[in-house]
Amino acid sequence: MTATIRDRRHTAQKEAVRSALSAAGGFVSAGELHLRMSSQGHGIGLATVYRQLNALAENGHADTLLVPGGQLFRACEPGAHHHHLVCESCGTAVEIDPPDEDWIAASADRNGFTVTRHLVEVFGQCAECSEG
Amino acid sequence: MTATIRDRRHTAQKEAVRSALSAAGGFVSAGELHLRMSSQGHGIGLATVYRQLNALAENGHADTLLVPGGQLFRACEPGAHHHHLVCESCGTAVEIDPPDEDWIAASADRNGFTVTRHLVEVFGQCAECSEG
DNA sequence: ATGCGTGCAAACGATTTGCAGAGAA
DNA sequence: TTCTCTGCAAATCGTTTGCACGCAT
Repeated sequence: MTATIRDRRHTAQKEAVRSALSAAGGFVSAGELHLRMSSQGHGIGLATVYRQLNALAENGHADTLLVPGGQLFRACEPGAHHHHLVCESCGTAVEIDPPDEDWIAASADRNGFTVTRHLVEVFGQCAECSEG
Repeated sequence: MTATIRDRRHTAQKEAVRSALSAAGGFVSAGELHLRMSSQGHGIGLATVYRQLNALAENGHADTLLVPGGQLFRACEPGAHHHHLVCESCGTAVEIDPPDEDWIAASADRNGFTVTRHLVEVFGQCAECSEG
């Protein structure tokens, strides 16, 4: 039984998570976000961070990325297309232009697939991290 | 201390895992592979399945896909490019033609990124699953 | 007053690892 | 013989959930 948040009530924690996620700038894990919030005085529970993060992801206000070791979250605009350039060193993520969606559709057609979603992630080092 | 397999010794279990993975055809979880092997009489340990699967992935003989719920493995040729069309119903995966790699390089350049790897996964329903 | 969201701790499920024994080289 | 791989069980680790209480509505 998934105990998802119904998102009917406005709470301090919800705002705190939302703003902390935006402030993070890139992809962060739930645990790390909780850590940052805690060290800034917010006495929020880890479970609540998870619940709010999942709620944000469901509502389209955050997108997620699965990596070995867990799930990462990042603030985003609802409806945004999830194509990123992710820095493996600092976690910064940059939205990139829509790729050749026609190519995807064509490949799917050719194989008799009906596409429901697609994901493109490009990993590397951002300008700052590749210096020095 | 990661206790990775050094892959110096030829064992029955190694062969068993390799062939079971090939036989699976699509992406399978370690647990499911272990289950299939067990029900076919192979008395192999789950830990060994994990160890061999990870070894295969490291050597490039298997590629992996992270999904909510765990990691999936699939047999592949070393050096293969990891672009798939994955059926969300039956797990079948089809290799798709290389995408517009130039587009990726261009986007990266534009943002000052150095690309180390990229990942493209397209999810949907395969022909069989979308019928009836 | 009503009942949703929170916090804590316990529960979970996937994956990893310590250790002693089996088997390949 | 020597040293790697296996198997089992226990340990990890990220994440989810049960429950009682506080607070938004």
